[in-house]
Amino acid sequence: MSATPPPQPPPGRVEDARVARSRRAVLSAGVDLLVREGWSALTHQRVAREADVGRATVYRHWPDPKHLLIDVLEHALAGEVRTISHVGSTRDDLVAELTALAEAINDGPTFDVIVTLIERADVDLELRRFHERMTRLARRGVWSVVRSAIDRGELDPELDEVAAAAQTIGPLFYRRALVPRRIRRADVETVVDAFLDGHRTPRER
Amino acid sequence: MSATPPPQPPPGRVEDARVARSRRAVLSAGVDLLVREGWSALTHQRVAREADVGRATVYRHWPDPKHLLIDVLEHALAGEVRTISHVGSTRDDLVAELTALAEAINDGPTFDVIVTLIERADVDLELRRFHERMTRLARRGVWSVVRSAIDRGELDPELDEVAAAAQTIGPLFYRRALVPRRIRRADVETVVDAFLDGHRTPRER
DNA sequence: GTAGATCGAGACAAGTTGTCTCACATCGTC
DNA sequence: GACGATGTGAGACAACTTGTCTCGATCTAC
Repeated sequence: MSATPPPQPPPGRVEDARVARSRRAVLSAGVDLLVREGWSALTHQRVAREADVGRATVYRHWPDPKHLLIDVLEHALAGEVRTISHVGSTRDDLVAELTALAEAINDGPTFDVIVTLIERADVDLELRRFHERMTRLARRGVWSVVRSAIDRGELDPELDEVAAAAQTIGPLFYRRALVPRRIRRADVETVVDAFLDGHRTPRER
Repeated sequence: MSATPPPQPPPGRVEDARVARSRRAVLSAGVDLLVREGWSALTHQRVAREADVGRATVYRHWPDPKHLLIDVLEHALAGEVRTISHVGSTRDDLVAELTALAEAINDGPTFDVIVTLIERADVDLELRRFHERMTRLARRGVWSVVRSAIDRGELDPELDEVAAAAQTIGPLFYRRALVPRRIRRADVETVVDAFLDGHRTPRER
């Protein structure tokens, strides 16, 4: 999980309680800063002050600012990944998936993480890989519902994973990022209904 | 257009040619930097070096880093705003609108500007207003086509401007920002067809 | 041609970054 | 509970950045 080798928990031993405490304090403070001021505020100095931790300590654990950023982003996402159970109709399952996603985007630090990754992905290769890993994960839930629906003959078999995500997650993300406004339940339902109507199986175009 | 009062072109007189040259050099260099390294590279120092201009000159024209950023963003968008003529079917007009948008997002600095605005909008009020102004402008083209279609009875009158934009621009933006991949012509057509199929008038839901 | 403005270069203080060292507190183990 | 080992905070330090100023040289508009 950690992106920095230096203070690696020694192979066979338990992590020192002091190390754990410092890391936790720094990462939590980092997430707060990320949400309040954006990724550019994640300097060793700011984070150390915010976490009430020595500046040298932050440098010890994360000699490289980029890996500090990456670890903060990962920490911000920890616990935000939920698994949605699919039991109802295609519509209900899709609404459930997208509602969970919308809630994460509305309230937690998830949106700030995504935006940071988009902004830095074009500049840094390592962040780009992280970015792709995250969004692939986000697509998975939607795709499993859509694939089932395709298998059952409810949806156009031409649909691929990216297209399905683009037309469901895309509109929700647009609302949060470009309007910008919180995503409401009605927005999710509108998106799902339009998506399902737009991709019914026996297309008579 | 300029966001900085200090070196304002004197009310009744022409702008000094030296001033115009400096501003042009700095803003062009700024756009290059923005595309290559992101908004955080837009410091007075970096921009001055890049533009081959004295550091004091940059401070003279833009005492505040934020207004330097805003002017660079505006300069990056100058000339990117095109007006699309609507003459064909709803589908053709929508495809034309979204193709123009996709091209801007694919190639120019437009995408970097948008991403910068999204990232900073949550932090700075002035950039947030700029952001909203820009995206409202981007919605206009799509909405004029959709509104006409609604008036002609082709599309669901329940559609509003934000929903229409979310379900057309949203998926395209998703592809560029979250996949991330260039937007192809086929992507635009898929989005338009799904959108039109998903919002036909006499809905029998 | 000239008065007035902009320019680049550089000085300067204040702050930041990255690296060290050292005294001290805390840890896991015996 | 005492021990050696290790992480911690404070601070010193050089190199760099930021923001402000002043200066002489150059260019512009009239």
